[in-house]
Amino acid sequence: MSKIKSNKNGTRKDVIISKAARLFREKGYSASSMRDLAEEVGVEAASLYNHISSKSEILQEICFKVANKFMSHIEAIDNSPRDSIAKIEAVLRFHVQQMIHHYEEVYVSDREWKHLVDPYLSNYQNQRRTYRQRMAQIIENGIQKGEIKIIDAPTAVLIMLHAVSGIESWHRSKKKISGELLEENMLMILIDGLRSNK
Amino acid sequence: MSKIKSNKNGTRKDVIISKAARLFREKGYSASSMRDLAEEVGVEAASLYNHISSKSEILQEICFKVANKFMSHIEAIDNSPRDSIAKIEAVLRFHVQQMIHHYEEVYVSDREWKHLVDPYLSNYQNQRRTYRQRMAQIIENGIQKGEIKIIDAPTAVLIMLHAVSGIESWHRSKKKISGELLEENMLMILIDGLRSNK
DNA sequence: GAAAACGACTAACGAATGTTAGTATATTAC
DNA sequence: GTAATATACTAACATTCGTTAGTCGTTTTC
Repeated sequence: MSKIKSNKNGTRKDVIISKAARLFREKGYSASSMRDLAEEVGVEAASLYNHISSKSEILQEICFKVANKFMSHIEAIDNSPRDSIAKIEAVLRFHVQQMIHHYEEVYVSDREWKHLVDPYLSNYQNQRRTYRQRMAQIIENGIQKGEIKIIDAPTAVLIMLHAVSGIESWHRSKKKISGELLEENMLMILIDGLRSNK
Repeated sequence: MSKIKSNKNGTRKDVIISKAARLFREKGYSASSMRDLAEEVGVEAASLYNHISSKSEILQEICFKVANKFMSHIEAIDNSPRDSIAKIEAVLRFHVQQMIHHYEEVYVSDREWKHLVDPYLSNYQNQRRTYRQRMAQIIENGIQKGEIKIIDAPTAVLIMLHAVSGIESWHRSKKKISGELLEENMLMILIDGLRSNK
């Protein structure tokens, strides 16, 4: 069998991980076998192990690549000079765009991280918790400055993050509105729900 | 081994399904084995088959029990005399309450339905689509009457349904606010995001 | 052009999977 | 009390699982 094509998407390992993301998104991590993945890649199952060390490693790569990207983004936003609403808006726009353009990996990271094993599982959970606390803190600040209505900040975070993950349905939809329009609609509903009524 | 206790939760089959919902929620359908479930129930794996015909049947029971409940509820709400905002609010309150009080089953139905097999899979997907269209229609009506701001109704539905499913995180949270408070916060953010600004 | 590295293959492993068959015991119905 | 039903058990089945070992051709390196 010919070798894995690697001209476009980086290394052969990258190709495997990319195909795995698609597969895991579609069937879930546990229901996806290494033989399924091999077929997707166009190779025998055993050959995959020339590039990766285990099925679990693939999930780790996907999850932490996504987590790191989000973590460094929120840090940049939070350190920039904007008011709280604008920070939340920027964070949400990033979520929507990532969900639209890197759907498979972001989705897998969001839904399949439970199948990570320690110490990666604990590590991921910590990052996730930290990220949410950071968002909640931005909202708290906004409440104190009167920009944001008085609500439970963790609840607001929870709503916004899960709302964005609903873009999964948008991807599956037949007649979908454009990505830009989706982004504007999402932001309009979520941000207006936050803003203090005055 | 002693028989499955069935005094409290209905038939023995009900006990199995209830334990399965907890297990599927925690580990996912595919990663939960019949031997896992058997241990949870306190019985050997083969014994489960005196009460259910397959692993798949358990998932079917969970999914359709939940789907039917939501479907009949939205029908009742939609046929009642309220304005559109009040209808959406009633639907969302039901979602929040179900997610709080019947967490395991609602969660499993929402996240694991992909593992249903035809014809149940198609059936479930149809019900899901119908439900969302019904919600979207309520919102469309609200827009036409000026109660609701001009947004893409399917997007609004998608946001609200996924936002509610975020209650999963609330369940896992250590220091959680009360269920009533959670409900009020959710409604405040989501409904205010819908209402027309006038 | 020889040596080294890469990456595909076949074959097989032990473990785990959902499920069935057959049997024994406890509960229920008459 | 006896017959029938319900429900537990042990043992085993055919598959599928992730993964390893060993081999051989191809590509890269110098």
